[in-house]
Amino acid sequence: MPKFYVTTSIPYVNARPHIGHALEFAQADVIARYRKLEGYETYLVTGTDENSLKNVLAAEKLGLDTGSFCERNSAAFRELVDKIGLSYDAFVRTSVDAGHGKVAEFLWKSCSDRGDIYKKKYRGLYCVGCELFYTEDELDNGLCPEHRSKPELVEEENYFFRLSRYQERLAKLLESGEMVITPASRLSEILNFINSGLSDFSISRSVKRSHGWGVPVPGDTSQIMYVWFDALGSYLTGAGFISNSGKFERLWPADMHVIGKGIVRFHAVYWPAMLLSAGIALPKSLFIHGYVTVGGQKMSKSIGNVVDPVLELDKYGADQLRYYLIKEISTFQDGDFSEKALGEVINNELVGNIGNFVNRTLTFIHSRLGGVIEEPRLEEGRLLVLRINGMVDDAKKLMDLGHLNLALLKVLEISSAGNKYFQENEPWKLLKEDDEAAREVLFVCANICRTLGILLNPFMPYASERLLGYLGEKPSGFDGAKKLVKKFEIGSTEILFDKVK
RNA sequence: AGCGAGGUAGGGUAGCCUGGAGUGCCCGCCGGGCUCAUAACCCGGAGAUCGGAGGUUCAAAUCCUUCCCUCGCUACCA
Repeated sequence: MPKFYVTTSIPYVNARPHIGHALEFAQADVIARYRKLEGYETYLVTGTDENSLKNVLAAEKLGLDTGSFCERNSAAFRELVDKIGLSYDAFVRTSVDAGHGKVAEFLWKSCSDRGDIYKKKYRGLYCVGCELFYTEDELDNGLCPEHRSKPELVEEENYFFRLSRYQERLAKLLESGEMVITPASRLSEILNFINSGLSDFSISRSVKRSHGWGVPVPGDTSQIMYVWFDALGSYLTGAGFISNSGKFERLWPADMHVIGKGIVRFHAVYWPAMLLSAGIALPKSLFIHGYVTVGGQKMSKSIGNVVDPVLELDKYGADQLRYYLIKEISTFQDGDFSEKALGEVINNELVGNIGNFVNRTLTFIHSRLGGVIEEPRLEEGRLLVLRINGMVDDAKKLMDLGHLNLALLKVLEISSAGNKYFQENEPWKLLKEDDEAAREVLFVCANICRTLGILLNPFMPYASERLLGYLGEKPSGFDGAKKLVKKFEIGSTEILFDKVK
């Protein structure tokens, strides 16, 4: 059985999850569930990035110790992934997972042994209030944007990674497709960046500046690892690196990292360079999504338009929110979220189109045909079946290309075709004159319901399970959705989606 | 400033790579039909100089040039 190891990025826990995190979880999960249906042994890793100075500062503000602050906020992310139905196999918490520090340490040592880590004096503009370094661009008239104070020029020794050494190899492996970047537009972006020249980057902070929070640099008690070796290493930790070599052998390299557009550089440049240095195989692909705007604006605390996905999940349901995020937001571009649009999509597409087709088909068979439908002689229905099968092929192709939104649109098209067929053939009338003809219509519709149940499985796993359960069927690969099942026994059923008032 | 992404009917989106009648989808609007179904569904219709201007071509939303507008990133944002 081929394997498919996919990761989400691990979010910082210095704030609560927002709807954008939900988008990434939904996308990663749809991909994982699809691969699983297609026969892959899938493994999905998510988690939280907790070893950052921001967390220390945020905790201090709230008068908490950093550990409990991380605990609390990590729990909020775990609540989100659980409620949205993310089918994760491991949830890595970088500040508490016993094996994680060892992974980061091993990665560091491997790069160090290769001669890619060195100590250098670092000079920067440091704001004492923020306890952060700023670049000149980030300053407002030379002042800290937060504290309106003049930052001091601070000099400190840090460890650096020799990224410059990997410029050519990185360009080559991205150009050759050894590491695939989807969508391709991001590839040119990254190649431009690489070809404009790579500088070595800082990979540690003094214990003092990091408040002692994080993974210590091996062999130097005065330094703490900065985010890179720590957070990116979580992809190795989740796969059992060091802690479970059998599992790691099986899972690594990662087949896909699902990430947002803001962290492409770190995943397409820093990360592969670190792995090249450490002699570890590279991930096979990056899947890069856009961001969610709310009411047409970027989410921000100052605007006060940050959407809490857990509230939406509680109010509307996991399938519903997943459907909205996948279909309404273009997979590789930015898209907008609004509760109004969510309600409209639920009523018009889930209730009105898919739910209605399933419901009218199943209740008709149950109440008018005694709940049993068997394969009749197929006349015109055969043509529709062929057309639907073509759409299944289309959906599969779109899934393989990563166009999740278009694939879901295709599924909706199948449901529409079913509704249209039902309406045009008027089985409620046929039943009075030609029982056999009515049965043909319902037989085809029941099979379309099964097709929908399978195709919807990655997107809306809960509704899919219920629908397939009504039909006495199980999820399968997309090709299996083209099969005609000869006989269905339909009992009493309930509606799949509730209308939003 | 550099790099990137977008600009397709009132709104949203697909199509663009691999040119072939503005082709499709969702919402909204207008009209009709139907009644199996969560008063839903089905059909029909109005509505677009495919951001502007050039160019290549028998043919351009699609390729090229240029300009305008919006957004993102520019070294720890999902």
